[in-house]
Amino acid sequence: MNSRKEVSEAVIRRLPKYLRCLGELKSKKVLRISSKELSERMSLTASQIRQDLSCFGEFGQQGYGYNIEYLNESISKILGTYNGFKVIVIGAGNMGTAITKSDRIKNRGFNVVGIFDNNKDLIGTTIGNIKIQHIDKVKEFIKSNKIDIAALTIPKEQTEKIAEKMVTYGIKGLWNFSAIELKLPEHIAIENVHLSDSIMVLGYKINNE
Amino acid sequence: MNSRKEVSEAVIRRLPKYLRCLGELKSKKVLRISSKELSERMSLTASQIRQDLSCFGEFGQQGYGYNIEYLNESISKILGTYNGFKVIVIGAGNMGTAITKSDRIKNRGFNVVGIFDNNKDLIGTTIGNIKIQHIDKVKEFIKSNKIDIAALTIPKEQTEKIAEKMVTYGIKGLWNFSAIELKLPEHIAIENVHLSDSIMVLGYKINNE
DNA sequence: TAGATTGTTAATCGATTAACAATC
DNA sequence: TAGATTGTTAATCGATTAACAATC
Repeated sequence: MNSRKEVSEAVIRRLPKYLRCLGELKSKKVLRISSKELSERMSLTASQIRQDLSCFGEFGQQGYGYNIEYLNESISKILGTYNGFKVIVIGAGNMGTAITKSDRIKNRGFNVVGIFDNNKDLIGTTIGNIKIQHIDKVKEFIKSNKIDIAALTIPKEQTEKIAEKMVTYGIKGLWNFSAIELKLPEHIAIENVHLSDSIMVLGYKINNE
Repeated sequence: MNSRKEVSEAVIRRLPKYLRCLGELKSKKVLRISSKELSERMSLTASQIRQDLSCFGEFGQQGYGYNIEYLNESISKILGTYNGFKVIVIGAGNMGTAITKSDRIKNRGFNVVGIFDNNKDLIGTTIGNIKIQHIDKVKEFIKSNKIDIAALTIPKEQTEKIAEKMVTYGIKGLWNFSAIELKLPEHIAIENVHLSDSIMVLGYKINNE
């Protein structure tokens, strides 16, 4: 959509945080906010907020600030929450189940519409109201349902191979929960959630702060 | 331990990635590697690797490179994987279960030794071989078992209150899975895993790359 | 209109990259 | 010893912060 100058990763990763803050304000029926006020709530600088937002357009008004409803909508759009992205989960373990059941993810507009596993005992059982299907069915399912995203919650040994298959089946983005770096064609979006990396960073922080 | 100059967050977050790469090399029985080779494997610059490592000490040798075993050990230490950190999980849902069962996390030296919930139906049942206890027991448990880390996998409405309690009970670090920013005393280490933020970043990438 | 606050340009700060003397 | 490669200092690049004219 907006491909002005290439927005930095740091800016992108702040957008969901803005969204959370704006959501709170909205629920408190606050109508407008200045970059200054917002910066205090979020422990950022006002300058950074204005700079960040200006990557995507002009959302404020001099002398007034930002309309919360409008800014919330705008950032939501940028993050694709109105795209109706369809998600499948590969791997019906605890992580796959957690994602499938997550209201939070659903509320942000990412809809889990299929779950796949290779364990025959699980096939046909349901998570939420979604039936677990055999992984052999995934190719057909992706094509006929125009799936956008695959969440990979499978053992790391299998992840690379499955990821490559997903690409050939036409998936646009991979949400990877295995502790490996996927090397895939440029046009495939990848987002990693490396829990073991995360807890080690916590370990570092405990020792050093 | 090593509190030289204050190492930047970016450097810290690369450490687990180094560790993963070194682990692979180790399993391939490779004994040594130069920053150049390592940089190619990891899609970084050799300069950055040397700069990163130099924040923590001198691990290499001119003309030789880095001993993989030694570097692996050194980074592991920096990340606290030898500290025998004890972890409790608050919330025995799917996320809590996933963490508890994770071999990866255990292999990195973070030991889940207790799980707590407020759902009476769950009390006494086990995950792995750990009994779920009522949350009323958590204070006593933390003190008598010298727990370091609490993983918070509970609904976001309850997270702030529980987090504050954890602090008073003497927890050193919080691994927070709720989509809120915790404001706690400086000396408490916090690491957030915001899955909904993560999938929105993926949504952005799909639209823009 | 006067005050407030934006979007943007310029200045600063920090992180990454390049270069190289030290040394294994 | 000669070649390789480190750790570190200097240069560059990018991100954050400050300043301010534009304008609601």
